[in-house]
Amino acid sequence: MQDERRLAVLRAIVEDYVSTQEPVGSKALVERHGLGVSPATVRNDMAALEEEGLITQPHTSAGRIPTDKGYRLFVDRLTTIKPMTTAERRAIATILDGAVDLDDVVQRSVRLLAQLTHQVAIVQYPSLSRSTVRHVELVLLTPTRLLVILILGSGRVEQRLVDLDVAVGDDDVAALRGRLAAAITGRTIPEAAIELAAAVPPPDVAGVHAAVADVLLEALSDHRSSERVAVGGAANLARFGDSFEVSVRPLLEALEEHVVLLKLLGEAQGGGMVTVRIGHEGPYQEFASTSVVSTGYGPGDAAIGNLGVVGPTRMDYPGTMAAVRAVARYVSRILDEA
Amino acid sequence: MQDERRLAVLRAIVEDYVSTQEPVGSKALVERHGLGVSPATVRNDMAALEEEGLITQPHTSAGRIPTDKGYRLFVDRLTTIKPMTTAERRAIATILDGAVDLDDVVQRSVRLLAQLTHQVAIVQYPSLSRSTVRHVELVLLTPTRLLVILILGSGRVEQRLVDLDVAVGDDDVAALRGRLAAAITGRTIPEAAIELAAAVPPPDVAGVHAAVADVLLEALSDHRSSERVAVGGAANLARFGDSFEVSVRPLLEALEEHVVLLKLLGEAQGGGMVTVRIGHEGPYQEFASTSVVSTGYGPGDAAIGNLGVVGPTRMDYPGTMAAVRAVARYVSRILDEA
DNA sequence: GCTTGGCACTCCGGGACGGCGAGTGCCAGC
DNA sequence: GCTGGCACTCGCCGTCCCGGAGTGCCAAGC
Repeated sequence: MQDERRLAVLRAIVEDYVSTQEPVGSKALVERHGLGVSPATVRNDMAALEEEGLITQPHTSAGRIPTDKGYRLFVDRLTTIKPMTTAERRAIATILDGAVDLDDVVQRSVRLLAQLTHQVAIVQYPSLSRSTVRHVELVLLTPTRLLVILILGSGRVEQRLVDLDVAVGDDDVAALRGRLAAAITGRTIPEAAIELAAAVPPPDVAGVHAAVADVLLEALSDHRSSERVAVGGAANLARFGDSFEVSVRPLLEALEEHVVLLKLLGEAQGGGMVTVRIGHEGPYQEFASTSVVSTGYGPGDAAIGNLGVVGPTRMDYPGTMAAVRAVARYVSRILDEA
Repeated sequence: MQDERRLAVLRAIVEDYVSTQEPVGSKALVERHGLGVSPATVRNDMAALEEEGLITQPHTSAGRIPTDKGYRLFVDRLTTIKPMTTAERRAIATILDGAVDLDDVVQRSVRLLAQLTHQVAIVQYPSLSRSTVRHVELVLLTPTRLLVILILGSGRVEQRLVDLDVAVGDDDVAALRGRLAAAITGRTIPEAAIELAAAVPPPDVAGVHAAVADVLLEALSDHRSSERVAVGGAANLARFGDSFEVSVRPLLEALEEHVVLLKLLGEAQGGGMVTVRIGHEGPYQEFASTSVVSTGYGPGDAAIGNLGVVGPTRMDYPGTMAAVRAVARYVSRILDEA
């Protein structure tokens, strides 16, 4: 009974604080929400909530603000992802349906997500290691320089330059192309790499074969070169009312470190689950006052990439989660069609 | 005589203000620079300089700061681009020589430039319209979907998806590939587009021919899709001691508007000239307190792209210009070799 | 046993005030 | 034309003070 009201108080505190960005006091609380009790009662509840570590006060005789733990409880038990309006759904569909290729899908998604959430959006390109090879093409630029072009099932096109030790001719390339295509088309990249390593090449083009296999292996294993991300909405960092140096700056720096961003997004999760990482729960202490809302996307339940937003812990979780989920769904649908 | 000293005073004011970021007074000026005259004399000179609109004071009884006009005079007549140290040159060479392909060159350049100047760096990819076609490749993804891959002399690889009205077979594609290659290899894209438009295709693949020609035309004419830029060093925006909202925010927003960035970089200029756009001289009023230092790069005197930095008007122009010029030279050299 | 009104207490924020220091403009003298 | 001197202007900063919002606690009431 009282427990229920306490949770209602917590919810009210979170909602008020998110919208006003100011510590919320007992009186304002009963006025803005119809709690049906007096401020004094709310104060007692607040004391209990503070005892449990769910809220805190910045300084004596100020209102309360939620702690990370408080947000966590709020997200887990006190709220549901609020569905998007049909107008919003339609807008998302319209914008994303206009995309002409994968690059375009990613660019539009990241912009859209930033606009919907008013936060910094991050979209990972479909992971190389989870995509199948749809087509492989070799282009001989010079006798010792080969361009390998991989076209993946997700629509992603990846190119790599290979410098060869020996000069090769067009015939060699044609032969290699045929053998490559037979070996790896339709397979995932990890499978393809194994296949290639196992294949015994004709001695005359062994060097080329090995070089190309190396490139594929590297494309798979080297996170820096194989996992790409797009970022958008950096201007929304201004919404951090917080101090520039402590909050905005590290984030601004991280936005150029794609490895960091990938780590922030976390591991892809299938099943349409939206992951919320609140403040200190994340892997970096510098981001103690930022939360990450992310989810996987991809055909069916198999996530082939992640997308999400990063913003202040003080954010509108239900709305943000809804936007992230909605965009991920539409992206999945589009990739499915392609 | 007095004129000379006045200019020396202006130079001293610019240098001091750039390094301290605070209005500089007459007394500090004679102390830090060996001007050989008394503060009172300097004050007279300052009054004259202010009369000419070269310096101004934020409020009565504060020191002076340079105006845009003052910076302009400083850049044009009071300073020379200070050459990089050999250590710096070596560092630039080492970093850029490690690049494996054009993307890598651009990424490294933008990072390098941001680090050298401690400002926001912008590097434009080699302009499509000024590059020659080295190779063209067609890949039939589905019977009605064709991937056109252009490899340009600059090393840039561009891909476009073409949706066809009619289904085509491998033979058609092979034929088209041959004709395309003959028609456009070695030509610039504008030339290639003209050539394609003029060519009379065999009637059976006329539709495909037209579609591909359209894509090439669009690649040339549509700035948004054909001109790409890379941005780096956004974290250096923190160096704007200025107010966040008025200076940093619009820039942060612009960094995602590549069209705006291209306009900021300006038209490519050959001949190794470094262009400096100071404050209000630029095309956007929002950037009244930012300057752009840019230059063209490319083999010989023919600029095929621009690069530069954008920062507060209060910046170290000689050093920044030197860094921009040095990076442009090395990028040009690398593109020349490739 | 909760809930409530009352009350004293704390502390932040903002405005007023004043001294300090940096810097200027002007003037008379060299 | 340069210089030293001098009065003046202001921004900056620390202090002080007050109002207001909010709290914690307690005693009374349902």
